[in-house]
Amino acid sequence: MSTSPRGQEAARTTTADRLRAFESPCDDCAIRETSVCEVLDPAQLARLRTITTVVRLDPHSTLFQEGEAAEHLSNVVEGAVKLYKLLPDGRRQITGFLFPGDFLGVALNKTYAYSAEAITKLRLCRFPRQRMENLLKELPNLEHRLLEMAGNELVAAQDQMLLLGRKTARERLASFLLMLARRARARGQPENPLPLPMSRADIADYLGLTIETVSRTFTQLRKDGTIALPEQTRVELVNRAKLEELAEGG
Amino acid sequence: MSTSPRGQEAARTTTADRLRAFESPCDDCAIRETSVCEVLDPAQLARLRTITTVVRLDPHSTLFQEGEAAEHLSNVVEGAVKLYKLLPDGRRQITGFLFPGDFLGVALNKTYAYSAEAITKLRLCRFPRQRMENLLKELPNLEHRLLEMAGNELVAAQDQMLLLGRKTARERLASFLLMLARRARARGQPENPLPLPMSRADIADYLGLTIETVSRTFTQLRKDGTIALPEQTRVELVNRAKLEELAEGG
DNA sequence: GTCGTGCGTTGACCTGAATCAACCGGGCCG
DNA sequence: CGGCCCGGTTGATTCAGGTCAACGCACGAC
Repeated sequence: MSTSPRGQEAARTTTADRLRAFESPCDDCAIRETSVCEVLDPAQLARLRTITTVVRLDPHSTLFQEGEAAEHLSNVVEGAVKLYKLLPDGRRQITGFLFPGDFLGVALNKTYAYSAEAITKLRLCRFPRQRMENLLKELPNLEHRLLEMAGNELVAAQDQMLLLGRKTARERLASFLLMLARRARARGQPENPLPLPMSRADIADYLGLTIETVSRTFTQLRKDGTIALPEQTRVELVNRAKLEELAEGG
Repeated sequence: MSTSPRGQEAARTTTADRLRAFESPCDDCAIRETSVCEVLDPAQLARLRTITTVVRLDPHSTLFQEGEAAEHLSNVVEGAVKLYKLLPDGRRQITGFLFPGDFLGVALNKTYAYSAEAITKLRLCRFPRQRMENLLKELPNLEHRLLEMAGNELVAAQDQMLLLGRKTARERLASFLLMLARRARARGQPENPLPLPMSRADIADYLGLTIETVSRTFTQLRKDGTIALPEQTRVELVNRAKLEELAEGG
């Protein structure tokens, strides 16, 4: 809830970063096939690489804050990010979580509409926004891909509005777990048991609930036999049909 | 809340429609300067016009329903539209309202992610999705404009998540009125007193509240002297500073 | 080891908004 | 003209989830 200290300065780019980008070319990038990059041919990828900086960040470091001029766009390579908006009195709404392959900044706005913070250790490919926009003029397939990704984000945003406006706590948590599982599967990661890299507070602020309600609802689903919680940061989806039913308002 | 009867069949395109598109060319279109079309030069506009059908719909007619194959994209020329998602048990979340100049379907998805219904009498410019997508390949500035509009929609969606997840009823209503006023001004329409073309039920389903709570909150703001309600379908923003403060969580 | 700290859970109680119900007024139809 | 229907308002009551408070446990510092 409170402002987090910057674990690492996100804006600075060292020569070492640039070298790293050079050292580890996209060829053996784990997320190439699921990220923006998938539509680029080798020559185009090389073009993109010329404006790319690989950035590593520690957990809790702030990538940027709502309202700042949008200097960079990023592609998440490894780790998890949360995006959030704050009200002046500190109330917080997390508007999204990003995982490997997700793109940060499809909107291409001039200022950031939300703050972004690393949840885990992070590896990003970062692009200066202006240079990226110039590049888009030459690579229409890249622009097309961004539009496609923006469309997917819009669909997800509408689902989230339905969740926040009309679902009960149980339904919210069920929807959340299934969404995480679906996304883990999409990037070929273990989905059951499902890792929960974010804290209960993050889950609460994403679902429009309090920490206590999230905790109680986890307990309730566990007692139901719908899920199991071998550890705090891992859920086993025991009865997935039940979860699906709950998520759709059953 | 219940399924509305189709006031008029939306999918059928008559020769008269096509003629109308021809008769009333874009030159004297009131919304040309604020819609997608603003980026097109006359030759490009002519290209777009070849795939355009002007459609008129009655209030309450369904444009399409969530899950259907997305056959068309539309540009709202006149009137108001609501977009919504339903849960199987009938709970409804309105995800957006569209007014003249707004574009329906920036996401370019293959199936509609929500249902759309006319609130008032409606005039639309409608484009077959597939032909539009082909055209985008030739008109990169049009595609760029769509990406820009998608970005704006994403920002609005994130604001709405903050509203639904974290604001009180008063704050929601204040935010809603200011949003409508801002948009009315942006298209050069009267913003004070502000017309409310949608019903209390629509407002409730947009704000994640019940009809009763919306009504009570209107009354409360009226008794406060923050707004006045000369008619049910019109609000006067008496104390706009107070509204702004409320909307930001004051 | 033990102390402190941060995160999560649980319990008791409270409250903002939902629910249930009555009512009001305008428009439409017979 | 009267009756009815529909949208909106208002009142009484309920309840899901919030708030406040205690506690447990893992982990790191020393």
